[in-house]
Amino acid sequence: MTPMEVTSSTYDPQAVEAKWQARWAEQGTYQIDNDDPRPPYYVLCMYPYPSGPAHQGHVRNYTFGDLLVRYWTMHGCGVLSPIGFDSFGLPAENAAIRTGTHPRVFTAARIEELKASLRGMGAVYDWRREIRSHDPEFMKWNQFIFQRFLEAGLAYRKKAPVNWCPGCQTVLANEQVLPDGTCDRSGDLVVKRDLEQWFFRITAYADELLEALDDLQWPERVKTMQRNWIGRSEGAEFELKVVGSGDGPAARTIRVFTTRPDTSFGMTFVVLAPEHPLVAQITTGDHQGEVEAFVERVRGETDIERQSTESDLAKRGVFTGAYAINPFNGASVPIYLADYVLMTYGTGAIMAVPGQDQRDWEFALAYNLPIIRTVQPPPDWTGEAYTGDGPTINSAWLSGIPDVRTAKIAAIDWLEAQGIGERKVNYRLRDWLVSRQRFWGCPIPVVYCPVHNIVPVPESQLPVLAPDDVEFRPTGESPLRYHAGFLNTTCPICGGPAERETDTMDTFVDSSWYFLRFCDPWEADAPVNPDAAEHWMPVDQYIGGIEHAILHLLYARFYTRALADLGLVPKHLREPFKRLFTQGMIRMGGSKMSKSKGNLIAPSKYYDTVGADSLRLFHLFVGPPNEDFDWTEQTDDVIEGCHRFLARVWRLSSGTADRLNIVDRAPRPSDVEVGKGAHRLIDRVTRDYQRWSYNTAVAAFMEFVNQLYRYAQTDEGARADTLAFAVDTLLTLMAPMVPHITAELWELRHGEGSSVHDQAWPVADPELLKVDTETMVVQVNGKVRDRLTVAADIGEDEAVGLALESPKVQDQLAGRGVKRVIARPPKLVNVVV
RNA sequence: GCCCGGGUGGUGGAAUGGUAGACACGGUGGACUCAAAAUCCAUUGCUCGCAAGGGCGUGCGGGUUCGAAUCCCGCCUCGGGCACCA
Repeated sequence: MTPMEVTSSTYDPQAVEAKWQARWAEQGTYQIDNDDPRPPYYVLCMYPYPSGPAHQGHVRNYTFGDLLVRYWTMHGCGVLSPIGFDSFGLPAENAAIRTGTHPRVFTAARIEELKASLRGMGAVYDWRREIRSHDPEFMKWNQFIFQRFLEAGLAYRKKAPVNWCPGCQTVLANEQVLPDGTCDRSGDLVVKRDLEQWFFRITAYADELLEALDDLQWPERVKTMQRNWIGRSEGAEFELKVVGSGDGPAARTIRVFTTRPDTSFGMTFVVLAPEHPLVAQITTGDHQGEVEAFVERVRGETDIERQSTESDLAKRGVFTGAYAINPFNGASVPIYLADYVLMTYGTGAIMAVPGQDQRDWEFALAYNLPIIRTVQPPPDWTGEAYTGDGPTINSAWLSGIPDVRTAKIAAIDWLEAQGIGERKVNYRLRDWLVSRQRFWGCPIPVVYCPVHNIVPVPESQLPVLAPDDVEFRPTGESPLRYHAGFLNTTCPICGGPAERETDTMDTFVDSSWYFLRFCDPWEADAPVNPDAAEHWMPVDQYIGGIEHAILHLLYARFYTRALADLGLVPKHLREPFKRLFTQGMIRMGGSKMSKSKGNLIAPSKYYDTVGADSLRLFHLFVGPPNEDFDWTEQTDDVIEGCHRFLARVWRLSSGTADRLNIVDRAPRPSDVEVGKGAHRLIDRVTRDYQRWSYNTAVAAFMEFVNQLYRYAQTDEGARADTLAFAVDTLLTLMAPMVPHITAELWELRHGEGSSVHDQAWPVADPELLKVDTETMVVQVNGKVRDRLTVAADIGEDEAVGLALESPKVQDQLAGRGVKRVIARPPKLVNVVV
């Protein structure tokens, strides 16, 4: 069949898109079974929080995902393409407080809206595998995993400060606290409250999580952010005796952590965190009042006040009256307290070396303490503390070592030999606080028995579900707290009266393993079917926003390792996401497009006019997918342009374009050229797909279509078979990007039952990629002076000869001798004079 | 302060040491039309010139190279991450 014989009305995106969306859904085209014989490929977009209809960020994200599902299917893979909804979270609960609607009802409505707009963009999924975080089945396994963590010591409970917003009367997640320490909703200053909280011991995996980053095919930017977050620092920990606290084992000692043990001879004071347990014991009588007042004041400060660099250093510390002995030189140094020393990092105590640390320098100036340099600064040094490399000085036996690295090793060796210290690695990473004082989350499945303390709810009683008859009030505590029927229970061990935990888990817990459940969401006996995980995991391509670079992506890596170590997924599965792609944000008026900012542009507007394919094409064409995009007044024009292009493809492929001159004949040079053009297109576009350069692939399609129009509208005309091949190649290559229009045109050209999405990805014939002639650039001293058309296999001598004969080159050479000629045939000759 | 990215026409962006500005949007001129829309064609970095043809151009200043948007050094600037972490 040639395009000439196809008749079709004009491009009607709504009709075409409705038809194919219905067909993919009815035929389950992209459902996949776990025993599918094709090579497995797992494509996953971060499952969305259901906030209502999709916004442009979703469209962009799910366009990339859908494109890959279709692309890998055409490469002969059995592609797993699941989707679900991150359906727990604060907005649904706030809506409940506002309107009285149950979060489940509210959420269900939002999910339906989001589903409809995802279907409307033509994204295909195995909907049988859909997971929603609030599904009782998913909650059951979520709670099951919590209890395995509890058994393994990976979940534990301790008192910790949480973020409390006085305006909202509620506890906030860290993510909801803005960098300036205010609530992202009310703008109130967030304060700390001490509460008993559940934690996951992610720090047990700190080292592994850090080291394994090196081998991941992730954006460097994301890896760097995770490295910063984990924050490994190497150094030494050692003890200092407190002066006057006796000798031998009875002596009080202070342990300090330092990354610069080589500078220990320069220690002129010691600083403890105000919360340090030794404070009360070492403070001398004459300083007691001052110290107690200081500790009391710091306790009342918010984190923001405490970590502010603005405030006056002279008010941030206090002398305890006590002294410690520097083990390196036996010197007595005063012990201070300062609010900037944190009990949560290292040992909560530091040795201060003002000569090599700027903050210590400033503190020393404020309190009139001595400064000793132990590293020789360069001769031109004019700064204060010197943190660079150099030879050790003023350090007795450690003096004269030429560099810091060697000096550190010598210092640590000495500490270890003395038995008072050792090499030590510290991390900035803290354990993951998972308790949330919220209703719309997964309940933490434990009860508190006066006799047996913390008792896990038996597996047979899982999932622990929240009751529906609760009252939503802005009290800052979960409504579960006031529901006697839920709160009061019996101890699973002794049967005596007990109370349930009323906190729920952070919603990041749900997203830490949902991708494992997708492998076999029907598994009834375990959270994850190990065989299915073996088959599909790790995710071959994960796609999502850069905003999840740290939290979600770090938690998911921790979970995968923990589940592997607990035997719940295959032992060797350490990393969940083999390749990660982080798409850029869509901004409008300088800020991220989001519902809360009220600057959403709904995709449905475009579905109803230019169609989903045009909108998808726009998102692919507008720029590199990893870069941010600014949505402006001009954006609609670009979307319109994408639609014009698709309409042009329609008219060409359906044979309805004006002035088409299609003939039957033996191939002529113009036909051969178009045939080669199709092969060059295959080559170029395939490479673009592989390097995520969709904007240049779309440009290649546009160029090719322009070429085909010129070819088919001349008097010489287009050879029917050649044009048919060119158009079919074009439709095949475009299919992953614009699935509806290509499917429709393919069916129009090849008859009912033939699908472009079932075609194998075309392969370019290397013979046909060769060209006969090239444009050779002739430069004089690196400046372009002429362009010559030469044979592609031109030799160096001939190329140089042609270049020197060029009149334009001759003009430039006038009177000047040629010093040298660089020839890179057939592309370039550079004449140096 | 430390660590990552960026900076190219009026606009979005191409160009992985070798023709700067592909492709598109917008603009200008034209064809078709009673007219408009749609469609099609031409043109469009800046600048000097009637033209032919020059000159200048990838944030700024240096360097490496026959040749630099691309590599190196030093700045400026925008965006992001971490930030009293010892």
